[in-house]
Amino acid sequence: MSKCGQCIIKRFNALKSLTSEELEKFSDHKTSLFIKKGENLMTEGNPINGLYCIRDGKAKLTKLSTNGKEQIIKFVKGGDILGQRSILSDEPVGLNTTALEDMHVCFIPKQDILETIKENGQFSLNIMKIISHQLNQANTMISQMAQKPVKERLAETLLSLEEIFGVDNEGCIDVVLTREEIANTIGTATESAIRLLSNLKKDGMIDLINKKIKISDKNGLKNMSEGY
Amino acid sequence: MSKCGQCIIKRFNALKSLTSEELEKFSDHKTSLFIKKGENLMTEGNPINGLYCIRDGKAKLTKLSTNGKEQIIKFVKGGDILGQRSILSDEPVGLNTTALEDMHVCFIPKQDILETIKENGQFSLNIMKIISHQLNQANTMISQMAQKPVKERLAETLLSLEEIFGVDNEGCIDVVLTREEIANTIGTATESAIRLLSNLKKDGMIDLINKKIKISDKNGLKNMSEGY
DNA sequence: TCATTGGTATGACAAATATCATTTATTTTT
DNA sequence: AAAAATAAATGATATTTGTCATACCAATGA
Repeated sequence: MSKCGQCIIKRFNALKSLTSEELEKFSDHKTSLFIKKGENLMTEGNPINGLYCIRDGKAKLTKLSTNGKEQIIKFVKGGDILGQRSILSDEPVGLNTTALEDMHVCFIPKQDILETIKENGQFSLNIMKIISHQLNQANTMISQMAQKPVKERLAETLLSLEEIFGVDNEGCIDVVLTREEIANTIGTATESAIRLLSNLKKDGMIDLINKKIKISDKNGLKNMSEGY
Repeated sequence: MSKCGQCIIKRFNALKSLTSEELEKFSDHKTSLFIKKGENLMTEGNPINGLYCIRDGKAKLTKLSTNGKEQIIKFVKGGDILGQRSILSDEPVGLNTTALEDMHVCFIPKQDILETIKENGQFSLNIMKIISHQLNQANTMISQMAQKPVKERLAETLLSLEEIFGVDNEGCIDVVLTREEIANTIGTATESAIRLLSNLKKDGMIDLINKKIKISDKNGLKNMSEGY
């Protein structure tokens, strides 16, 4: 199995502050997982005993609301780490993680993480930074969900999807989502999401190419996301 | 000025894991503040150079959305600490903190906090736990805002206000909020909040006594918050 | 005491969004 | 290739929610 020390991914996340001894320890104890599209890596309410580091692939983090609808809270991709919140607060997993495409993931046992947090102040701070940043994003999202109409939330979401996943060589947002998933991200009915996407296309803001979306008028979308 | 070592408040929050030397340091460097009802303790977008520990009083944490409306994200009270997220992520303050009644607050400089985080692993972990827990709550709130209709969000909010602030000797939720503030919590128009409160009263779920709200049918509200 | 102000309440109406029904495309299976 | 299943699209309609207008009430200060 490959070594954490060699892994490119670690340069982009909290693991970059680890010493070579710590990386050695992680390498020795880690396990590798392959998650097929549609499968769950973590499930809401379950306990967790380690940290996941995504090597490649994309996933949605969701919550099941009391009425049975799925709400997408966040998207993740290669380089992101998962499970830190749950490990630290010693609470069950809060969100389902479902692969949007095949994923390669590494698992590092909780014990190693907690030890390292106690010993390596910089690593500890990096983890805190990640969670703090996520909290800030979540607060912003609360405000947007509560205050913005669906059309603005859709515009906002498309822009942020492009931020997260980038574009492919045709300029399309590099992720494939169903209309239902888009609806579940912005918190609306699937039909409403479909209608609004059609409108955006008619207005020349976006193009729909195969299963992907291409933003053709970023400024227009930005204005729309702010209510103009 | 009083000593942190003697302060009752610290027993209830992350500061409880501090050594007596650390408390001594905090005491020496801390300053006390008095915030009048309606005044801001922290303002969105501003930098922050320390941690606030609420001795007594209540506050709302809000965000101004692009359309100019205020969204209440969270309520805080005596014992809660503020500013940790911003200090740790080294980002500006994310939320306005506005006093709902007169407050006494202590301020501890950033430097002391960061030093202590590096030296005291348990304190560090406690802070992480707080932020992790807040992140989990925020994610839940995103889902509720996105998926639940206004009526259910109102029921939910009333229950959670009672959880946070408890009840006074008449059984009323022990905080005074305007209808506008309630509306800004659940993300609706003030008139809608007023109407729904009137309905709840008519249905015998709540009582409106002076400026306060008394929950008279907690089970009913709970069912309503879940869509039954 | 009266007048002013800010918060609360309510009706009438408009706009946004959800739901249901149906059709058309697309993908998957046989 | 045909059939079946799933996803996307669209119309008609119902429901929810927001907006505007107005009235009412209670606290505050001249």
